Amino acid sequence: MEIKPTESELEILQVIWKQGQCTVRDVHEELAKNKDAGYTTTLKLMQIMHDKGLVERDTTAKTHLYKAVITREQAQQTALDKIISTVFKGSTSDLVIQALGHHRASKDEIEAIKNYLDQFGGGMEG
Amino acid sequence: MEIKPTESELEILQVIWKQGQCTVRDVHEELAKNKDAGYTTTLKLMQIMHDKGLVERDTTAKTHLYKAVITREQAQQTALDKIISTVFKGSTSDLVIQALGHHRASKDEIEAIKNYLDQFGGGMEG
DNA sequence: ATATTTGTACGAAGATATTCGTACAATAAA
DNA sequence: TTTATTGTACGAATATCTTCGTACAAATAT
Repeated sequence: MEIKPTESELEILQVIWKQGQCTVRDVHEELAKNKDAGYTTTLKLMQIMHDKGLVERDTTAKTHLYKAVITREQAQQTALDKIISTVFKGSTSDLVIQALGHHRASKDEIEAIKNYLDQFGGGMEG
Repeated sequence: MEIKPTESELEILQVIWKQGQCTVRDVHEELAKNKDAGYTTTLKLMQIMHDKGLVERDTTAKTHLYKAVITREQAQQTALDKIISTVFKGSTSDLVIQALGHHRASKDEIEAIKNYLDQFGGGMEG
């Protein structure tokens, strides 16, 4: 079955994805920049994530090292699947258009997307 | 502050958005097609949604009529904002590319998106 | 008129997620 | 060696979400 990270778990995964491998303290310091929760809160969450199989850890040394088991891409996909079905009536293009409309991608980003689209769609006027 | 509908609230909102105006029974019957929860569960949820200001209701008649206060577009936006920041590192184009890559939009959808992009991006080589 | 159905209100149990305190081991500093 | 620091484990309090039972009013059917 699909493992769906919670809100807090996702915050933690972000840090791990960015740094590759983390101690609880690494994660905690990073989170502390934006919110303030106690150290043991982060610890507990990461232990729970381990129980759930979201992260694995190396317990050789006293200070454990955590790695993500699910990739960012998997989490992205899960998140997309969910909102496409819950708020976008199953329509991917609705999502894309809404995303582009409100988040004003930069010109470069738009170019990147166009190039990407050309892979399947083929040039429209050439 | 932003009101963020929960999972179950979203299921209910979907029905209301589709039908425009609903009784609790309307919503319940619709939900019953996919899951089985008791009628009072749906009722309670809708009452809570009313407390939160997610829906408004006409209590003139015995059977109340519910309408959505937040639009589907607002919910879409909230959902997008959240996942873009939590799993897409703030990158809209990452989201778009991931969405298109895995959900294989149809040719028409791709055309629609390209046309849409042309609005801002302008021709890339003109 | 009485019984059944259909509806709202709402307390409370159950499930899940979040937060923290405390206990205790190992390392580092005095 | 004693004290302070840094770490894990884990129980338990909160908070939030979900589900349901029961009470009771209004409408409908018998």
